[in-house]
Amino acid sequence: MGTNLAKVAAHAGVSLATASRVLNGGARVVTASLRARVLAAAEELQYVPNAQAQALARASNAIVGVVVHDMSDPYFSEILRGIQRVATNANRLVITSNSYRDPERELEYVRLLHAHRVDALILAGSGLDTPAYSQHMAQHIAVFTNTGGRVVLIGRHQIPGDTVLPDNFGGAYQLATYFAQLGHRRIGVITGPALLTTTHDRLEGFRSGLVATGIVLHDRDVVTGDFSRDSGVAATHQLLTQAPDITAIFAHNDVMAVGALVALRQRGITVPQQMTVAGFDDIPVAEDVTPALTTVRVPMVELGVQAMTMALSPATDGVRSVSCATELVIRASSGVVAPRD
Amino acid sequence: MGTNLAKVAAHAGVSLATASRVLNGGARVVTASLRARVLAAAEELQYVPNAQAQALARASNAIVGVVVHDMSDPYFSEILRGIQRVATNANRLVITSNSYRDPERELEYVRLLHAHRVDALILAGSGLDTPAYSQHMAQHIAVFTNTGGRVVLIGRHQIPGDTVLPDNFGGAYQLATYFAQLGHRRIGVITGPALLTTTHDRLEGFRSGLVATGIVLHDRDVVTGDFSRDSGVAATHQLLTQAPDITAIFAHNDVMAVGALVALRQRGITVPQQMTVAGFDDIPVAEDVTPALTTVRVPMVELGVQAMTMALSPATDGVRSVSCATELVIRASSGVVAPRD
DNA sequence: ATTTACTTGGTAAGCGCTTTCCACACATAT
DNA sequence: ATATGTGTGGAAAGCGCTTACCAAGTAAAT
Repeated sequence: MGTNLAKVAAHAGVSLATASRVLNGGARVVTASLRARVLAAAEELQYVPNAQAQALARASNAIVGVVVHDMSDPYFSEILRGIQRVATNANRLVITSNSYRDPERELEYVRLLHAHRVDALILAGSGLDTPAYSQHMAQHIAVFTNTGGRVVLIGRHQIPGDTVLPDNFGGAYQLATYFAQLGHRRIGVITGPALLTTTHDRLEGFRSGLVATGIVLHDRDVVTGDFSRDSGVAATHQLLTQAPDITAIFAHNDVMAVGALVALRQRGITVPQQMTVAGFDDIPVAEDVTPALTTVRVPMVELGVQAMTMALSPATDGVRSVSCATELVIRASSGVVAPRD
Repeated sequence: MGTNLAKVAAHAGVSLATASRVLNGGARVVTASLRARVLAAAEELQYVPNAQAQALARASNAIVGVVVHDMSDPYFSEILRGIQRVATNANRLVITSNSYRDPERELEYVRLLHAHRVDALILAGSGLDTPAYSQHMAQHIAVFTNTGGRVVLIGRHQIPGDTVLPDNFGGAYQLATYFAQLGHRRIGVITGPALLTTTHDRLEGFRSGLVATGIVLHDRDVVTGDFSRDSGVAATHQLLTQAPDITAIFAHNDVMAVGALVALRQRGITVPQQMTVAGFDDIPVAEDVTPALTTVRVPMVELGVQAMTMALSPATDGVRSVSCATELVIRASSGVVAPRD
């Protein structure tokens, strides 16, 4: 049924080798007349090469595998945009899979992608920080690397490999300084999932920033979310209940910050007059919500670009690491602390 | 370097065939002792099967290709979420690519995906409606289908194949009726790109709805956008300039509607008091912007689920088509027409 | 005219796997 | 005792392609 190279060759009256050389082998020269015959035959038979077979014969297949937490999440979809941009230019196909932060599933995908012999693997979305998981993953990664695979991590610390990571600590630190400067003393924090390195860094950066100005972050002012909008809503209500005297809220990502705005609106608390709110990432809608969200910009597209670029560059001896600066973006959702009633 | 089946077989002291049967062939039974030996060898050698080779030998490879306009766009990322959900359950890998609505690029990807012998192809995002393009694409699709490939289109009309499409016409019609009922007589429309079937359907549905209540849609009240937030902003300004007496705006998708809200805020026009705004799709943020957006809900995840389900089901004789109902969602951005000053 | 050196097309050996036969052993039936 | 069947392992033929390697033809050099 399917046309293959052999049929094209036969149709053109040349050998398999010649047909292959005309259609793919860039190196060898083929006489113009034969070349034309092959091209014509391929055209006529509507030949589409079998990339699987090519990959098998060559041992390299121009596919890069990417595992993200959830590509519907704007954070990851921006990263993917960066990855795709570079991939397209380099004529690489990208296989994307969502781990939904399930370690099992993530391992499964890495295995599957490895099975498909992707040239490189990009793991985005900080991984769980448990030793058991990290070790297991590191082991998988190792066998992949040993067979010539390239691996790039975005925002991971625990797994060896080339890394590109945003300065979560610094950004959170900056935000803390800014909050302190506005006069806030009691601040609520909505974190990401407990075991993520991202959560850890954003929390510690913020805490350090506060400490530097003599403010302590109380445990009861910190609640855990899961980076989703709904968890932002829930966490805000919880915060307002257990720590009613906070004057500002820092959500570990913009999506949850949007949830916080929703919750505050439900309670009739005005932003920024009665409550300051800030997020993290600077996703596209951050400036379109009301009030526009103060946040820490993470160059998400750039993260993806850097990662893909590293993934395509040949392996180096040591482990490379690229850091991407983050930047405080002040918008309407933050303001000086409200005078006590 | 890489461990392959041959090495595993040798290590276990069995033949290639036996090793293959233990690790993959579900049909044949292998004695427990041999089976154990093979499994142990595979484990020890950290064997990861080569999916390319398997696909070549079998002729089916558990990969589905998807071409969307831009997966950063919430509309498509929701569709992808639905696709992924089904794919994961069916143990299929998904290769996603962005066409950015460039016909050339789209054709290129279809070809590439075909080359990789994906089992099925899902084309999401309505295609350009030019005959030349449609014909070219249809031809590509045909050779893919002839070699056993499955094709599912989401929201396309011009290309033959199984289709799942949202009721764009009906939703827009409903919205028009609602607008008329609120008392709006002069309405501005921000459309999607001119040649898309989606744009056509949403525009005609809306127009029909208005006509049914005796309202005509003037050409100068219709401006073209490109589904992006910024084009929504620009189009709104243009609309306000060339048709200052409109009392409502219908943007062809929520993203542009958000842009409209931004533009109106810039001009100090209140929504919904001075201007009613509605979008289309009901993307997640629609209810989080201020005011919450009135829109027509498109079951995006469902679209993806249906498409993937069709893609995985065996081909049928004729062309199947699934229609997904859309639903008017009334929120705060729409209201009765403002009294004239 | 003969040797040397390129060109350029073809032959065939894989790439890593699946799967059809085949062969063998053992159990059951005659 | 032979004939028949049944389960199980192995040999080998591909799947569609790339790419050494070889052979022949042609051009350049002696």
